Amino acid sequence: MIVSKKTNGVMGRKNPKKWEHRFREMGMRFTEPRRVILEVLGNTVEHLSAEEIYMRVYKKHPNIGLTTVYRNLYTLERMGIVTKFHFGDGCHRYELIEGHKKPDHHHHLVCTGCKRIIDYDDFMDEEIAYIKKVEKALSRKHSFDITDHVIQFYGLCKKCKAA
Amino acid sequence: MIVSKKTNGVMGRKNPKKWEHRFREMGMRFTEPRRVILEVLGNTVEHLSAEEIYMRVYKKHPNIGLTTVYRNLYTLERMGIVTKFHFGDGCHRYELIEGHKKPDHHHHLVCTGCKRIIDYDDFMDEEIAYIKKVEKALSRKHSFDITDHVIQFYGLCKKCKAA
DNA sequence: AACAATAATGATAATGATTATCATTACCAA
DNA sequence: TTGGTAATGATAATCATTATCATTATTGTT
Ligand SMILES: [Mn+2]
Ligand SMILES: [Mn+2]
Ligand SMILES: [Zn+2]
Ligand SMILES: [Zn+2]
Repeated sequence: MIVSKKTNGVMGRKNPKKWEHRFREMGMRFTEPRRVILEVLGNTVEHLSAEEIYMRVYKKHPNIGLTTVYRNLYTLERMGIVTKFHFGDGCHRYELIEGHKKPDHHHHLVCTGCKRIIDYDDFMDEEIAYIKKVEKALSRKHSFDITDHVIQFYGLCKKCKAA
Repeated sequence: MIVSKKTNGVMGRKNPKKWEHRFREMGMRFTEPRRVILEVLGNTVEHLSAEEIYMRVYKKHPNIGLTTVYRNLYTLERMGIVTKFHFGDGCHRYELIEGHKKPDHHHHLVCTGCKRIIDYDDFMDEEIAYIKKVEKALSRKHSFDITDHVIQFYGLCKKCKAA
């Protein structure tokens, strides 16, 4: 089963019924577990771990297994529908790339106290410009094909500062 | 055992004999395992995992245990001597903050093919300027105390592109 | 020097997240 | 229908990292 990355676009966004098409067009099936996992991811602003996704799935579909959640998160990742992050607590966290509840491309602010994660996409103009520049320079200098980046700021949120 | 972060400076750099002082001044002992771990970290440009560090330590000091390596990496991290990274393969990787073999403050270029990691510190001036700016804005907007950041570019290196 | 206090170690077992196996089920195409 | 394959779910296995705990090493003090 080979999955080509990035057939993205506006498709899928605000139109979850069309997820099905994404799967079908690559000869994959749009199963119940997949529908439900995407539903969970589409209805939160949080950055959930596999376990957390599983727990939410479990509430309405106790028959769906944790293994299936892991397996499909990996599938969704390869399809370019979901991204996986690591914020320094012991697990990976997943996020819909084109979710109604999320800014389209964004970076993260991570509280090392309460582990809360804030999406931000203001400053994006400068950021994008700057990143493009560095990417280009790095690509040339090291003959690297840059496809992605991670930018995270760590610190203490208001509450954690006080406490 | 409480360790305050950041007593950094030029100290220690190019002067490994002074690591001892760093420990002593906080009532800690500069033990053989610590000396050896720092030696390993000081003699490489790589970003080693705990296991890899342990293996190098093992060659000359087979009596030093993996547990001790983990424990001391944690200690060194809290002392601000070492930083821990996560590059997407399944483990944490460590790096001396003030190593002879490293640019002082730098960011990373990660090949998702061969997992090789390239340090870069050209563009650092711009990058720092940019980061300061974003940090300030984010700090204000979200009342966040930003203490650290992670900037990583992912892609394929020359070799992995070809293959 | 002998001693008590405690820092640090190392062997081992335990944990927690993720992955591999494999028999079973669901779906599609002929 | 029926055969072939995709996908699932229960279970066991892996791998990195931590927790325990008895032992050893170091330091400051009589
Ligand atoms: Mn996010
Ligand atoms: Mn580095
Ligand atoms: Zn917080
Ligand atoms: Zn490579």
